[in-house]
Amino acid sequence: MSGQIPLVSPSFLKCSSCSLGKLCLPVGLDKKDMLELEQIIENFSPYKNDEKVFEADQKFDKIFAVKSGMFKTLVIDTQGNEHIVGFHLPGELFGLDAIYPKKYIATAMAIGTSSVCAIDYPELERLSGKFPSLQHQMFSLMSKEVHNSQSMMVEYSADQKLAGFLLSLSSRYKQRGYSETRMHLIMPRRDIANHLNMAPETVSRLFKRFQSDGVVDIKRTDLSILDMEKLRQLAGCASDC
Amino acid sequence: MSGQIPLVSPSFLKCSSCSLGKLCLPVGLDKKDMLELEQIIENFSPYKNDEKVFEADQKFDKIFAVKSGMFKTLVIDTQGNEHIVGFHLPGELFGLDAIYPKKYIATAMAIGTSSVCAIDYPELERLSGKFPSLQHQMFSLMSKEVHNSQSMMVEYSADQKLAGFLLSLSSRYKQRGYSETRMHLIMPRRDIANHLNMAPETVSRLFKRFQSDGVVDIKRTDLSILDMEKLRQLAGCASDC
DNA sequence: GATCGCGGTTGATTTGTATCAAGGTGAAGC
DNA sequence: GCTTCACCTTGATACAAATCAACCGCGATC
Repeated sequence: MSGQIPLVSPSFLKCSSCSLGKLCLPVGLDKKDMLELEQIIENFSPYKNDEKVFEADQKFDKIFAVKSGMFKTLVIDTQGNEHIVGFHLPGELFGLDAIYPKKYIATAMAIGTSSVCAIDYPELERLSGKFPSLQHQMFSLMSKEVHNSQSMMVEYSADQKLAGFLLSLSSRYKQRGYSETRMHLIMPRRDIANHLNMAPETVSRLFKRFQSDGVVDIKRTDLSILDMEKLRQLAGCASDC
Repeated sequence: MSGQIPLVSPSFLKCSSCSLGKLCLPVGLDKKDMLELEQIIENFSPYKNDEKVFEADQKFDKIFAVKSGMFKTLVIDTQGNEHIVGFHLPGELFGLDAIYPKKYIATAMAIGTSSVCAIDYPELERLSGKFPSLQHQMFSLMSKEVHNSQSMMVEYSADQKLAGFLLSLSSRYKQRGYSETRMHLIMPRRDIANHLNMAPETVSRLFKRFQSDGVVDIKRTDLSILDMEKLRQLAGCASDC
């Protein structure tokens, strides 16, 4: 398990009782509308580490909301290299990039034991037309997604990319009510490196340098941000300032 | 002028008579609904080269659809460096990343003489709830946007980035009814380089190499793609395959 | 408790791309 | 037609990060 995220419990299967309601799709829905939203949501049993939620090229029919744990989405290029497109935290949606092409572009996998809500997309469109606040939230979340991936393009040096990545995690955890300074990097270094287009060795060296500069404290998967301001400077503030 | 894009004419001010209807927001709307959409669209006179449509941090109220020419969106980091986030072709929307934060994240500028439709966002949300096909198109376009910016993150060598960029332009022009093999690179090399996080010198050298490898033919701003397959190989097919 | 194996770290070397510096080229203006 | 200037190209050098290689540490397995 991720260490930060509580295990999914049976009482946790409905939006109305889900602690992620403030971040996830149901923002602004009243009880009655939320019940209707719950009708189109399917709850799967938790995925094990590296288990696939969907694969690239598969027909698109559902979008997914992370309920607990963490998921990664990745694409495979013609040379067979994997590229991790994103890490997804509780309350975040993935599969949104599949709406336009009507098929999944990436493959989604669990990191550690993790669970999702599966939301039928045609039904979601229908309900969005019916509930303005649901539609608003969908536009907001997609806008955020656009913004996130664009801000990733802006950093170019390895320092900036890694610092930006840590800041992004930090602010996303903060939003979810977790500490913004202490977190668990449950994904392997290799995955962080891959996501940021760098070698695992570079990640390792940078972490060491950040540590000796007093910016962070890292022991295996445990990260503490000691100097948020310095980290922002390192990132060039492209990600979150 | 861009050379490829016809000048905006008075008869061109309405969605119903706009040649971009098949790509832009009104996809699937009937005549009557389109008239209602037109009510919330404002037509500005064309922008001159480098003229700003909006600036970062400005309050968000409108999204923009390119009518003719080309626009770029850019962010400025703490060190004062500009980063070009994207180039926008006719029928494409920009400003979508501002929905969530309720303020513009980037600054948008015209490249050459170019024109836009300005669409009042609160009204657009209202109409989207009313017209399912408009909502569907909004979701589609935003999905595409997410996909585009994510696929940019995937390429890492300079070859891949530049090849991917050319392929992206090619497929976008093709969709718009222009040639997919011959195009006008109206933006300066400096801007291409900036967008792809590389030095202008590198762009120049790569173009030269692509040319001597028989992949493209470039004379100043005129680009012909001679070997689409080789270009796709160079890109690693991350962008468009 | 010893062994295995994976993930992570550290060091040496190579490579791709940025940077620096100089020269070329074409469009706009006089 | 000549000048000018911005943009682009070309070459030499420097540097950041990848790669290659070895080693370490720790959990899993027997």
